[in-house]
Amino acid sequence: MPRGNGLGPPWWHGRFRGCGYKITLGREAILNALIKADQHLSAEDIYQKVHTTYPAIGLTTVYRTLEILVNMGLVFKFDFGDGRARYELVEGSKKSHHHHHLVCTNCKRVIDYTDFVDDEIGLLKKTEKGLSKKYSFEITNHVIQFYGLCGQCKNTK
Amino acid sequence: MPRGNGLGPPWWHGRFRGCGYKITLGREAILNALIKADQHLSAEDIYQKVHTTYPAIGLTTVYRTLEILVNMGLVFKFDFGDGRARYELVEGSKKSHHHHHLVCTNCKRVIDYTDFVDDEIGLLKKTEKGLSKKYSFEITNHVIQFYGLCGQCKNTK
DNA sequence: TTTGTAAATGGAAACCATTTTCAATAAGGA
DNA sequence: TCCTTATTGAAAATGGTTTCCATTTACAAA
Ligand SMILES: [Mn+2]
Ligand SMILES: [Mn+2]
Ligand SMILES: [Zn+2]
Ligand SMILES: [Zn+2]
Repeated sequence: MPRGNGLGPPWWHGRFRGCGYKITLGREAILNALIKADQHLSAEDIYQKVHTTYPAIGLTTVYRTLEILVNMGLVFKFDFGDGRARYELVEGSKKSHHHHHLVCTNCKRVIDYTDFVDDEIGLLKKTEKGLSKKYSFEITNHVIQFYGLCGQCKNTK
Repeated sequence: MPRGNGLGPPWWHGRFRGCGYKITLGREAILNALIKADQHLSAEDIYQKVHTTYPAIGLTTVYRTLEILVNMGLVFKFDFGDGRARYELVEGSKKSHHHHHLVCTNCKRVIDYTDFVDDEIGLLKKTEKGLSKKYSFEITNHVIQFYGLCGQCKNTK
């Protein structure tokens, strides 16, 4: 559950300053857009949303801020294969939990799912251990995505 | 094991014609580049290779042919996060088996691995069944990739 | 073999998400 | 309030991929 429900300063200010970054209106607005979002936003999506309440924002700043957030580990960056990156607040920053994605190759819809995630985590742990030993490869991240047709697109075909 | 070891026409000619495509020198050269390759090639990589034996080739044709091959299911298209797509002959077209990838985020090296693939397949089957039922999502493809530091880059840090 | 026709081709231009450049601005410690 | 330096936005650059279009080619039919 996020703190800062209208009372003190937003929960991420401390972490932001701790990394030596300044708090600016643009960054504030971008974070809020990500916090309010219930979907996976592109840089352009975020730019549009922020632009309505803070017209001075530049797309460049959106890209730069997102890069910082990704490097700080506050935001995930995804590639769903449509040529533009998508951004999503990391679990713990929101109500969300660890999840993976179903991507419809037809309508580009993306479904979050948490089913079987425990099983997946178990396998991943085991795999990571084995692979890091065999290839002395240090795994820091993983991607699991399913591609196919969503219910609606399946029926339309 | 691929057929056509110097005797009849290449194994993929039939499938190609079956889809209504014509056999051309360019397509022949591109397929051969993929067959001979032991790594994951970008469009530019393929263009360079083909260009040495068939200078008339155009990069455009490489892209067009790759798209056909991907749609026909003869070639996989991957995104390892470095801004350019990589292509790899599908299992069965070569000696290769079903495998997944370890991607070094530092040197961009990609390691094929088959370890734990059986376990993974088991989980995937289960997951696919559950997800297709719950979300009526028809899964046609999946991506499992691990990101991190390869042995060499780990030591250099 | 010759011919007809649609498919295929290459080069140049367009596309488009993202990055770089740079002069102006603003955050925040002193 | 003042100073320093990070941050910013606009415009230009970048670079992989796609589109355009006039020319060439594969190959089936004659
Ligand atoms: Mn998600
Ligand atoms: Mn591979
Ligand atoms: Zn769909
Ligand atoms: Zn490496």
